[in-house]
Amino acid sequence: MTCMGLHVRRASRIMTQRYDAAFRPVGLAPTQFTLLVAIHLLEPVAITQLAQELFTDQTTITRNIKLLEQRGLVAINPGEDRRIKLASLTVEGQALLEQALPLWEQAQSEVKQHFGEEKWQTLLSLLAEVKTLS
Amino acid sequence: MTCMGLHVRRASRIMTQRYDAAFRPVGLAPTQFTLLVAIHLLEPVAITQLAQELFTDQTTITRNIKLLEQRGLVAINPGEDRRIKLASLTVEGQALLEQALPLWEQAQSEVKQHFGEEKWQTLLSLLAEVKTLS
DNA sequence: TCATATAATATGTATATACATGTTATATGG
DNA sequence: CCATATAACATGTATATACATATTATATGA
Repeated sequence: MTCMGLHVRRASRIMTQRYDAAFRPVGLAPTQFTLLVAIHLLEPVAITQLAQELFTDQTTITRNIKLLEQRGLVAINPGEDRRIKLASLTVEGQALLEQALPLWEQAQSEVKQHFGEEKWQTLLSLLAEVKTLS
Repeated sequence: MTCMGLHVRRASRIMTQRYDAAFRPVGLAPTQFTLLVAIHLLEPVAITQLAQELFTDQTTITRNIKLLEQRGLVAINPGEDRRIKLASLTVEGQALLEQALPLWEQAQSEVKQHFGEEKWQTLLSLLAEVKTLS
């Protein structure tokens, strides 16, 4: 079968497991790492904006962020517009992110080496282009 | 951020939504469609074999297949080795699969057209190569 | 043959995901 | 200015996913 849906979902599962194993020492799932990085880059950032940046449903962000908040990694504060909730990293969140970054780099470089520079770049850019579907 | 994990997960989400919309008329999720096709091609097939073919955890297959069984689309029978459960399509499962196939082809051809033949093939083969990571 | 190892599947638990819908706060038209 | 529309976020519900572990049946070695 050459179903693109199957191929990309399967690749996602495999890749997710790979990164997941890398992050195990700090107890983060790949999704959580991504969310921490995104908050770090954009803070203070509203839930809706995170959803847009990550191409994820708003309700998914609400729930994923709640886990990080409960672990004390992320702080949520109301915006001036009181419908808005602004997320930022706590000191603990920053510390954990710094611990996680070398783990990410290690995993990333292993996968990169597996593919080789050219295929790696091609795959990245084609995956980025999938965004134009939505 | 050029994290491969993020890129492939995001692409997976977007692609999944695309196919999901296509299958809505027959009430199938993309994963369920894939499972029906795999069973159709391999029947009668054991849960472990399905897990291997689809690069999915055995416990995930057990649960996903249960939903299809409850809907009467898949029949489960014990193998000679009575640890083994063999899955095959019911008549209803075959009928639904036949309804779903044109929907899949339509979605598939739209996505293909979006990318163009060359990028499509490249993306498929690079995603297939991800399997060699595991 | 019987104790033990192994293989196939199931269950407990937890996260990720999205759709439909609800709630609350701001914006807007008359 | 108020009724209503809209925007931001939350909740209910359901599927997908995997790890750790349990259960049960077969295989294997002494």
